[in-house]
Amino acid sequence: MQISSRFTVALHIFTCVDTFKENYKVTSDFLAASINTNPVIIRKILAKLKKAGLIKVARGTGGITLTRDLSEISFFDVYQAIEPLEGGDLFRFHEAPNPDCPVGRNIHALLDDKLKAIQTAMEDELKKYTLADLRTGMREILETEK
Amino acid sequence: MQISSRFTVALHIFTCVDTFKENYKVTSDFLAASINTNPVIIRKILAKLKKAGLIKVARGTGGITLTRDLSEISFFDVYQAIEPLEGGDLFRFHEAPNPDCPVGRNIHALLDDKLKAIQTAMEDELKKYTLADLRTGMREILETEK
DNA sequence: TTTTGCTGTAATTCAGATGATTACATCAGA
DNA sequence: TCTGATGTAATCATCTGAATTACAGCAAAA
Repeated sequence: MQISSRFTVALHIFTCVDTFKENYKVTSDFLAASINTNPVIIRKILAKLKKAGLIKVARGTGGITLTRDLSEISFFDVYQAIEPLEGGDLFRFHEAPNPDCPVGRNIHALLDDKLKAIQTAMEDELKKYTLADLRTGMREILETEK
Repeated sequence: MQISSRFTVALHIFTCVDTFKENYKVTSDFLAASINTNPVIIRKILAKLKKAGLIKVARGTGGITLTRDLSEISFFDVYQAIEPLEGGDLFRFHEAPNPDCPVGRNIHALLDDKLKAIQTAMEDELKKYTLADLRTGMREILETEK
């Protein structure tokens, strides 16, 4: 199964905030227009980012501010804020292997550490990128676009 | 979103086949009992593994045989056989970013390579494990169980 | 103080995926 | 020809993702 587009939407949001915060009032409607989705979807994602302590949202007046430096927020932070994995496990395990079968009662002992290693490899790569990379990357792109 | 339990079920199947093929007739009913699910679920997964060329299934009489050596089938091979990712992308992207927005029309250029790198990190780790690891691992566990 | 524009959130809807199950046609060997 | 398998269609319940409507609450400007 694919990872929900909420993650790329969140990265899109951060890029917009950084790119436009000087010249525009970045509201959920503004973001919804750039991302081409519904403002409520945006607000729900903003609520998760807020709950994770990555941003603050100004009630009433509108506007989004980060709580840390761009370089202090990694893709992994965003991913964790957005995707609440059940038990923190990327791989879903079949619920009830048969304990009366030698393989069934030991399949977790056999697989758990390997699945975890695979998940960790992905998460470690997620930690390599930060929102600062989004800023510099987008600025480069916009520069060459002129 | 979590990765479907079909993947761990498939690994469970391979472990059972290797562990029991000498002393039992390993049918979809047999496997369903060990995994504690429905035989039809098993057959559907077997069909995918067969289509991917990893196994052969004896019609009528029953029985599963691998087409290659255990060490020649990696977790990644199994994963690819089981999980048909749309376009091969682990991360789903929001469908229609606004091309009239500077960020919207460049968000793919900004993110695609990074998302791909993260996916590749996970896939490379999947390639590190093979069914041979399952054999040796399970044999060790069963040895200490005595 | 009232208006305006925004956020927060509940409720609904629709589509698609997952997993379980029944039913049955088909096949191969005893 | 029986028996025990696989192959597969069809159905169902449940869950999740994404979109949408509706409205209460808040803060600042008029």
